[in-house]
Amino acid sequence: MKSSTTSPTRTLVPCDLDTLSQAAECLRTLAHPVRLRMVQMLLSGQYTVGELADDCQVPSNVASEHLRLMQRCGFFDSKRDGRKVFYSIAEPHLEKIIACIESKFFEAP
Amino acid sequence: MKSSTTSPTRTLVPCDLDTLSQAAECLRTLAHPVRLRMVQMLLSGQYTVGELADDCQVPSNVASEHLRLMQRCGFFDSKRDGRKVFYSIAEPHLEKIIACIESKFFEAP
DNA sequence: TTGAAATGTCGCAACATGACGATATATTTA
DNA sequence: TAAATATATCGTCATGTTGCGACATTTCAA
Repeated sequence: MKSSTTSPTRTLVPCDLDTLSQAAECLRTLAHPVRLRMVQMLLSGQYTVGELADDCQVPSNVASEHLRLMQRCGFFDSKRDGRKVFYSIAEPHLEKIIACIESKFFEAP
Repeated sequence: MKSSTTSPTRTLVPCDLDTLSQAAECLRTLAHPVRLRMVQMLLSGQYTVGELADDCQVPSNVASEHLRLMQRCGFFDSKRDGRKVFYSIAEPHLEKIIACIESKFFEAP
């Protein structure tokens, strides 16, 4: 029943719905312009909520909500220093994924 | 004002909101368990709507809608052969992106 | 201790998304 | 031509997401 007209370049990876849903959820978390920008920034060091908010041009409460989302799925860590809270990358795979995205969108063809 | 407490491992990539939004839109398109599975399958060859629908366990009209989304953002191509329509990968970057996702979700740590 | 600064949380309204049934279109076969 | 098969589209409804203002919390400094 399978239509292998062209030669497959890849073996078909086995998958269960749970794993696919987990992956989809992470991608959805990443799929927002402000959140993408936050990941880009944090890949170059740590920043406070205010700094991230300024760069992304959103109010700090909105930034805080985006940061919470990213933290909940394990992308970011945060540590408080006085009044300020510094966020940083917790998920090592983010670097490669962002590099893939940048190679498609942020570089000349 | 920038807090470079830790040494940056990366230069900060310049970005405009338009490009970020475009990237986010593509990620949103990818961020669905059924659509992820479709990409996985099509990376191993071409399949018809019915075959994709069966594998993903969704009705064919639902599969058709997902395929249309992926086609609209340039991920897939389609060609009709008789009554059947074969879909295939059109965006070459998909292979690397899916490989990144699989390395996080589909492989043992 | 009072107030200001930085961050976090809540409820709400606007909007987008996803799944479904019904229906439409294209193609082959009887 | 009529029926069957494969795919596509449409309207609708339930659900999820986003951004906002208001308010809460934590910390520092006057």
